Amino acid sequence: MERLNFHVIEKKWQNIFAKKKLYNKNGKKFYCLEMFPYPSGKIHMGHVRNYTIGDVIARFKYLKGFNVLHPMGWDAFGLPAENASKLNKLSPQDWTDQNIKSMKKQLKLLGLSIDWDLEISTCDKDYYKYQQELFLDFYKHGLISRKETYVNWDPVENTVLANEQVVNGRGWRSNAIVQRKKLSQWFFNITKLVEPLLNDLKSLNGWPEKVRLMQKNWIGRSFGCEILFDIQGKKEKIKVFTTRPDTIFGASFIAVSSDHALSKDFINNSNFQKFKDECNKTGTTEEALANADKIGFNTNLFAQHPFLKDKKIPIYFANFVLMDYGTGAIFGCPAHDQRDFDFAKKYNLMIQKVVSNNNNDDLTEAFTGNGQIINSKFLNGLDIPNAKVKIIEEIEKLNIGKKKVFYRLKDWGISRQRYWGCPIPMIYLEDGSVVPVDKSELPILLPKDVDLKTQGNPLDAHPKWKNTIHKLTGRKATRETDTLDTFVDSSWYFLRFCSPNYKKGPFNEKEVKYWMPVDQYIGGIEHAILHLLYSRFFIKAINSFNKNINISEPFKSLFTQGMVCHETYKDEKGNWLSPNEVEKVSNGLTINKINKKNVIVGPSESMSKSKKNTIDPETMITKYGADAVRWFILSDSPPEKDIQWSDIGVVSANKFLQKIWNLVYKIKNRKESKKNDIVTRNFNSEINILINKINKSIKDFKFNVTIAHFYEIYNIFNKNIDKKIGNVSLTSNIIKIMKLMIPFTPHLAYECLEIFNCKTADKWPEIKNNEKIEIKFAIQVNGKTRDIISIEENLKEDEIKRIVSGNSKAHKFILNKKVLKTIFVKNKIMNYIIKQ
RNA sequence: GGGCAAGUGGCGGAAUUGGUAUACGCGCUGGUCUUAGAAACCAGUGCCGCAAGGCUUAAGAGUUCGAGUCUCUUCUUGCCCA
Repeated sequence: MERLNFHVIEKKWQNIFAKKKLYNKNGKKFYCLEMFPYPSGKIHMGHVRNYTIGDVIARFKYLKGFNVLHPMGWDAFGLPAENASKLNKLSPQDWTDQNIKSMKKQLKLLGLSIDWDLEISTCDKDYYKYQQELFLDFYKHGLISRKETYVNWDPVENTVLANEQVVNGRGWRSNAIVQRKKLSQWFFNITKLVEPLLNDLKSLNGWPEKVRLMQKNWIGRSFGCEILFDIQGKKEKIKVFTTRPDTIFGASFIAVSSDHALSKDFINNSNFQKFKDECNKTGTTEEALANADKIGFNTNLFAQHPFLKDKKIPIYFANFVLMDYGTGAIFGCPAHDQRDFDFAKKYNLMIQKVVSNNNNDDLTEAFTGNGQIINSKFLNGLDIPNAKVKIIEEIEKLNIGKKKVFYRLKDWGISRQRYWGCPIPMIYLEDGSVVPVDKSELPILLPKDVDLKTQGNPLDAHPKWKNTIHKLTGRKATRETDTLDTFVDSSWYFLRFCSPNYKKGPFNEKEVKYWMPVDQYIGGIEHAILHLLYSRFFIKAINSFNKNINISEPFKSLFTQGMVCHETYKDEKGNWLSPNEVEKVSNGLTINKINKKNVIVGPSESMSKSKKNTIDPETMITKYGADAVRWFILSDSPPEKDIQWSDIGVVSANKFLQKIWNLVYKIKNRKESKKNDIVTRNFNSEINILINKINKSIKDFKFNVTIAHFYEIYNIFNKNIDKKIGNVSLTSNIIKIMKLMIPFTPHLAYECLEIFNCKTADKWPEIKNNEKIEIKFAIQVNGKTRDIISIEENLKEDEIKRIVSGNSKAHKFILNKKVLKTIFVKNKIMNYIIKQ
């Protein structure tokens, strides 16, 4: 038996891969991109999965003759670098550089086909210089504005927190109660492009339906109208937004947010203040609002119904109406909205049905389905869509409101009070005016001599950096000390990859025109909304002022891979234990390796440092080889689903690759055998069927199925190697199989091809379909399979019938029975319908 | 609360999209080899049955010559909703 020394061959081929690129100058372009990593210092299994999938696609396309761009870079700005440098005295720059170096080394161990000449890092001045340039372009074209908004302010950290950094109303790190603070911030005007962002989703056929739907819901287009209601005894009116104006005749109350302008009359009312505090506890997510107890505060004011003269509608403050959604006021139609229904039940308000649900019973819950409008004067008899059109016409005619399209999507706040990010190229003059920095002054470099231990933003505490001169007028100025959200960095990196060393701007238009859009983008589902939406916005924004680009979407196809999971372990005190601290013992129990005590085995969850259920890829690669790790991570589950990491799985992957290695040697050293044409033909035919299946499963991203086919192929070789087949046939077939394995286990496959002295290793094998193929064919009687026969492909119905009546297990089921008819499906089934 | 998926052996999962259900792998059982174990190799492995055969894709109904796949009802699980 030949022992496979994967350490030797992997090192050998990685040196070759380092110089070898995937360019086929004459081929069609193919841009294969995986989401670039944050340089945390070590790769994790999620990276292994992501980049292995990408590598399979890139290598496959290359072997098929495409001109493949397969770059890699680093999403290198962000808070962890600042936190780390406070702990270990390394500057964020040095910490990041160090991490990049070690992660790059680890990635190379995987044998990826990356063109490292294209490497970029977002914290590199040569990258963020052009980001600042893009910022100025966006600013010039009205795509950036400065607005006051409420932010989550952490009073201990002295910084703004993102929503996901607020846990139960407290800062995730400081644990301080987060304050709502009004702050002036920079925004990308993403809402200016909301229509194309929504409409172009339809064209993204290569995206998972799920992601398109998530983006659509995030954008949240709703069409309805605004209606002005008179308030009795007051001059001001209430402007209400509704998506259901068709239910206006069922309105039985008006609910406004506790932040609504009306609240100023209640400022000194302590009961109202108590109510308002209660509202703030409710939370603002849709889920929280839907599930919360609906509570209200009666204003004792009444609004005039616009179409029913004698109908007066009570006005309440309510906890389920938010000021920053719509106009902060709604009219409640309890019969047809569940929240309104709950509210009406609580405060004994009228529940008037205006859409028929075809029965006369009292409603026990809101009816939100379609139906005929009733009890609504001129709307009666219409269905909902038509009633909507009609009522809006009437409202506009009376001049008490207008049709309105509302979006859930808000502008993108990009200011961060942090050091380790891209400086925003804007300055403030002494008169308070804000002006852009001149392009010739870029890049605005981050200063190196900062004190990260200061409270708040270190740039703000750095007068030498902060104070500057306005180049145009020579006047004194101060720099913007906020830096850009790191999502900005990742919104255009795929453009920079097309010409990473270009010095005249963010990208070389010619190169971008050639390579873009990304043909296949691969990454985690967690970026389904923000990163992908922001990148789409960037492309559309650039497109709006640079007519030379003419690309409307950045990513033609998207694949979102599942997470890598592992069981979790806890000791009796509830402390997490890592997989290498525990041991499975024979009686099915799991024990602590050190103290031999029982361990509580928790559910399998996505690998995370906090639960200590991570497996280190480098250890696995050293132990079992990169090819085995790649093979396992692709083999056990469909790529879009979560996968369970299993050490046994990698061990068996390694064993299988060893078997392949032995098979190759066996064939190489095989003594020539007598040839039997039928055996040879069947062997070739079985292999060819599987090669076709492999091609299909790769195209469908079903790599677990591809791998199952490789196992089948091995079994076929193993079954036939001692039979009467010529060495030529075995050799030519194993060479084909090794070529097919290149995308999956590149080191092993190239090594085997070298053993056979194959000169066409980089060409995907195409099979000729002119040989007759044996197939399995099912004989059914009344829909039940009674026999499976082997036949030549494309046999006709009467030929099958002859076989069945001659020599088939199915024959006895139709013997002496009246056959009413037969159903024949070529190459699949024949079904005899008989009288019972 | 709403939206979207999905439920197939002991486990991970296949099934050419309405045409052979349980491919392939793991695990398990038996065997060969070995002092023994590991490894390797061979055979078996959905359930009932000696067999012929019958049953089986969360549960129930429907459409069809034929349903894991389509339709309806119910149950369960997962994901998303700044």
